[in-house]
Amino acid sequence: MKTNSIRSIRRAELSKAAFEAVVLYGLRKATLEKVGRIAGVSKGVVLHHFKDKSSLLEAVFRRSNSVLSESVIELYRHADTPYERLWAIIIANFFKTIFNRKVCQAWVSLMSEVPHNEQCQRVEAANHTRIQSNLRYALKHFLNKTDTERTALHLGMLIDGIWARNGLQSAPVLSEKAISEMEYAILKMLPHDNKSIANHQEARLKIENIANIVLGSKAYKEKSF
Amino acid sequence: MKTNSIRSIRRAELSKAAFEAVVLYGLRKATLEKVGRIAGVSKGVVLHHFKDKSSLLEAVFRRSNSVLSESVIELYRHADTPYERLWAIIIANFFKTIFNRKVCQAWVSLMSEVPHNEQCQRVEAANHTRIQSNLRYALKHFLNKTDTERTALHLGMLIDGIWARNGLQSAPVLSEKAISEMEYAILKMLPHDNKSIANHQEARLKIENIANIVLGSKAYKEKSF
DNA sequence: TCAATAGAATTACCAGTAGTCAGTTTTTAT
DNA sequence: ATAAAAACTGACTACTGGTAATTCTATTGA
Repeated sequence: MKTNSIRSIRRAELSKAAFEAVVLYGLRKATLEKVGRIAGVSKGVVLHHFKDKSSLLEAVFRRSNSVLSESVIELYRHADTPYERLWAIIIANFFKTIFNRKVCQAWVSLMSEVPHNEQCQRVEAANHTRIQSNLRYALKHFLNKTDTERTALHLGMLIDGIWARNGLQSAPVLSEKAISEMEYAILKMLPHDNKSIANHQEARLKIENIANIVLGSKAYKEKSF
Repeated sequence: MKTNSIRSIRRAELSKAAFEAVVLYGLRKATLEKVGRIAGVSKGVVLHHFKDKSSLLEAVFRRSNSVLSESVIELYRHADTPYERLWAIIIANFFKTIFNRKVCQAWVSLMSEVPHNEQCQRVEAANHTRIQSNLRYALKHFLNKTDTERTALHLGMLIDGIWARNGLQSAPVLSEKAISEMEYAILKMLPHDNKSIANHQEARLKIENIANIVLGSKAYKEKSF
């Protein structure tokens, strides 16, 4: 349907504009009129496509989560070994085009919508489940069942923690710093001998190269923030 | 001055009420009138004591940080060994009276104020520095300088991550679960033999007992949330 | 003791802000 | 071509943050 498509295009434009407004003004001061102004339409249009501000923010939240998760999926597709899968998750989460202060600030702002917005809670729950499942699948080749479970949770929270830090702190966290932080954690959590460390480094380099090509591509960037 | 003291009492009451409002309605819907109603006064009074909403939220943010940090300080006072200091930090951060879903939800909500509120940024920076310093001081007996640095950051982000999870997730995170998560991390990060594990368990028990007495006391609770 | 005064609280008010609704234009399907 | 449906507009309401003028209350100093 064309009508349906127009609607979904508008909704996409508007949630992008709303994200922009949150970046610029923060959640509390991102008004519907500012969102409209950024999108080049009147406030009324915003409310024509979203029943209220909460549902607009839900769309923004959903969108930013999917931008991130799509980059994970994209890299995951090219990962052939458990090490590569692990690195795909990490590199995708901290790739330069995505992991920057502005985006992290907006992410932190949007977090605050979750506790009192049931839809956001569902999105967040689904997202968390997916990341955990990805991590478990990558980790289970190295660890027993309970350790896999704990380590997946641990690494997941570390990813969130680094994102939060980058949003809260005045000095930005560099992409390389974040990745090296994750690497340090992995080395501590996973059993390792010389051979596995070599595999691990090799996997990292491979995924980094793929990331530069795939996530750095023009086609990908325009889907991004 | 009595007048000054009245003012500071009012400010404390009002920021407590504002915290309550954020718990009940979320940041976006915690209006000044609701804050006033909770405190049993009119909206005007709120603005008489705080120049605007941002500075009210700053006070709320400052207050919730200090409630938490005071419990750390309180336990820290009773810690005599590095292990005990480490446990003091962990137990204080996840003690039952403080670490519950409502408080964590409010904490997550308040986070979103940070990126666009310079004062909150300063409070958050100071807070982060303090926690890092506590952690470093506890860890430096087990690790070399660079490992101390990394591990302190790592554990700090893990604490934040668990708090965030408890605020975002619909099912609450239990205090014991959070603490056992931290314990697992510590066991992975710190070098350990049988003797150190024994010390470590002993330290944990001691601090837990002290926490039940000190943080569980009536005098302490009324200072709390 | 009691006027002066500073600060606490209330009130009326203003400029936005979310959200509704009735009505108009544009698009789509037949 | 035209009827139906969807996109859009603008005016309106109720509420919110913030200001300012006003009233109330308590201390203080002569």
